[in-house]
Amino acid sequence: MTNYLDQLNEAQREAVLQKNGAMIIIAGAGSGKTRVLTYRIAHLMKQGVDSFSILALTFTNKAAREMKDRIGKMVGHSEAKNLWMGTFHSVFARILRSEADKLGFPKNFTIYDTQDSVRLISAIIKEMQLDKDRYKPKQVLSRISSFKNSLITVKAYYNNSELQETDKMANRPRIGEIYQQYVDRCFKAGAMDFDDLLLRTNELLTRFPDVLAKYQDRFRYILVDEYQDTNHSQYLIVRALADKFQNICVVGDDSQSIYAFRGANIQNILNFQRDYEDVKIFKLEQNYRSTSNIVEAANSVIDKNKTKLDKEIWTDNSKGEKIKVMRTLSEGEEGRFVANSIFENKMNHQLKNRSFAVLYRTNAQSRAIEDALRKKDIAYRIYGGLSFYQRKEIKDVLSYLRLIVNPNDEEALKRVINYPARGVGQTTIEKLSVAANHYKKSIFEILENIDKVDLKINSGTKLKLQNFVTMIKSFQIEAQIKNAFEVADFVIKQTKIIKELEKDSAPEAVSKVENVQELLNGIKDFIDEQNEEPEDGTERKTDTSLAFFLEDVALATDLDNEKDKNEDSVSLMTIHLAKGLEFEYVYIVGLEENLFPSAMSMNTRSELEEERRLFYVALTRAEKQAYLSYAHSRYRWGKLVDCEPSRFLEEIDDKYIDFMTPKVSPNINKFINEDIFGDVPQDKVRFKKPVQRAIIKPKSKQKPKTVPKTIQISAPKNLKKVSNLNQNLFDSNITVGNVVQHSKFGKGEVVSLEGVGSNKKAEINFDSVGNKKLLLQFAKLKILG
DNA sequence: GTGACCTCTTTTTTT
DNA sequence: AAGAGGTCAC
Repeated sequence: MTNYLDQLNEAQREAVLQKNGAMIIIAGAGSGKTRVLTYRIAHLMKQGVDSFSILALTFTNKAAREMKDRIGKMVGHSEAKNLWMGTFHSVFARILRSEADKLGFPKNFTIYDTQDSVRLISAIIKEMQLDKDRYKPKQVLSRISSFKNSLITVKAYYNNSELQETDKMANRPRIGEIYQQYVDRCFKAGAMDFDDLLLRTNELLTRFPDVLAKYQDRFRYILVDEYQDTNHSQYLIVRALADKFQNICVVGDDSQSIYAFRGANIQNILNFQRDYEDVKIFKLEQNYRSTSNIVEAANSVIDKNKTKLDKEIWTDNSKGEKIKVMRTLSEGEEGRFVANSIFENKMNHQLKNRSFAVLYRTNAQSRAIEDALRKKDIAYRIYGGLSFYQRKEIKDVLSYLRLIVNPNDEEALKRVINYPARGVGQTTIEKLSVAANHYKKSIFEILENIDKVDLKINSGTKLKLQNFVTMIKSFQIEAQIKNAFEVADFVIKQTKIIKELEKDSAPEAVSKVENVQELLNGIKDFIDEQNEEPEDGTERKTDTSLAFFLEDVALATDLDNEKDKNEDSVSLMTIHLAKGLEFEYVYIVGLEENLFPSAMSMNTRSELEEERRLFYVALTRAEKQAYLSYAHSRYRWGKLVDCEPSRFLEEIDDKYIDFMTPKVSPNINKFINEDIFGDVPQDKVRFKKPVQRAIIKPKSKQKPKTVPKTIQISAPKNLKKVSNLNQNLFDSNITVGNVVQHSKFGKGEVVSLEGVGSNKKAEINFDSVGNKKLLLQFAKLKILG
């Protein structure tokens, strides 16, 4: 590929050729941004820049992997492997591990996920005997998270009377104490949460000038993708690292900034030119992705935003079809519309399932779509939602593994100290926790010295605790000689977790056992991947340790768990997750006030503008055709709620839109006409507010509590995702009698099938291991015949 | 200390 | 609608 520069338009080529200095690439949707980044890095390497000295920070690990792969094809994989490429979180987790001792952390520190953090904060709130209705753990965490992302340490918090005043006004005067406790407990546990990975990196680079110098010297060329979604903490890391050579290239699109809720600061991209000297600006304004109808419609929407950089997105592509808007009576009907339309388009245009995506604002909306697709026998895959690794049975096993790597990991310990039940109850755990706080030790350290401290724990319980410690220590010894898979297998057998799960006669329990099996398979795969990496003679340490696996799990995103490339299914995901992706046909569902834009985001202009950018992102995912739909009523919180069309529908210039006439049965039509709209023609009526009928809402929730803006805490973290159904691949192609290939068990024949959707299981008679029941969504099966 | 049952809350988006 | 947490009896 020597002529790669010829494959670029002028603006793209200039951006690739600009070697040194600070530069910003404003890359409109579909403007070939990834290509520019890829070629730019490859070009740097061709000009002799050492691959070890290039750092590229991406938004997902998947993006990093793909880019690395493409660069590898241009300059050779062995060279491409040396590139530092990944998300902020994974790159700096790696660096923090090697420098951890400087910060007083163990090398094998644990990474707490959101659930761990919430549990810890709940525990602290309880211990402090605070009212948990006033101090809602998720809100408290969200507040602490925003402190961390703005680099406000506990000390800085106490030096900032304004922040304290804010919390006092919000009736939460003791936030500071909780924050302090939380930081202390994480430290004692040898744990960092997601925000710490960035905050502690900043600490490392500020407190240790020699460390900063080392990494400044190493990373001579820095590239940051999706710069519009960086938070202050990330911004400072980049600035510190780039300070010496100032070879910094940031890429982004302010119109696609959609992560303010987790601290992203759009000012980072808006102000980039002020941060560095002599900043070169490149604008990629030609859209190669979408029809001109879609591009112009999207432009007409985003024009309503006030804060944005000056740019003009245009395209040479043909006009294409207008955007189709569909109104339905219920979410069920909306789902059927989507499924039918996909079915028709597949037939009419000879398309694969993978040409379609259904995008929604909230994960809970997937349910109705799934039902409809399943009825039409259209294969789909859900991205996001409750991930595999967050399921209880999986987290329990992982907690044992975490304890092996880091026995001070308090959240892991509390999960499994009495699971499977071994007679250690809440009172005992509380006693231990009190002692741990008192002696400033971890619970595990207290357990190790249980004879030396007087805890008023009776001797029977004491014995049980000692046995637990002995067991964990024996696991640690195993871990020194065995690989991660063998250790996990050993742990599961020793703890009898499978037996415990089998005791439960509930139907879901069966899949739990299989999930644990599948986790084991996953670990096996992980090790295999690690081992096969140095295929071309590159020297690379094969780190198959548990710690490495656990880090991978903690930082994996939902898009990262990529299944078969050739998988042919319709993609279902939130709009957030869809950023950066493209599909020929895109269905954006649930365009209703209070849903999209979200009820939580209509209080301020900036929140509303972010929702609008989200809508812009959604629209610009479509290559050929976009469908928008909304329903008149929808179940929320188990109750039927009336809806009105989203304001965003009005914001698209009419000339880009085609209103579809709903195909509904006569009696439903009658209902629509008489009950809601009278006799007004349908297309004139679309934005008329529905007659106010008795809207059923719990009284206390009539409106989101209007907290004064100053004390607003950013959106609460979402811990409990609704459906644990239908997570991954739903494969409807397999039938009884098929011969299939499994990655672990080899060849086998399908004996029987049961269940539907994500619970669909196949009993397979394998040549190697005999009969096994596998969940289709996890078993990677190839149909051989 | 355990387990069955009941009540309450939850839905914005994610590394 | 469903999961988490609390309460109560054993």
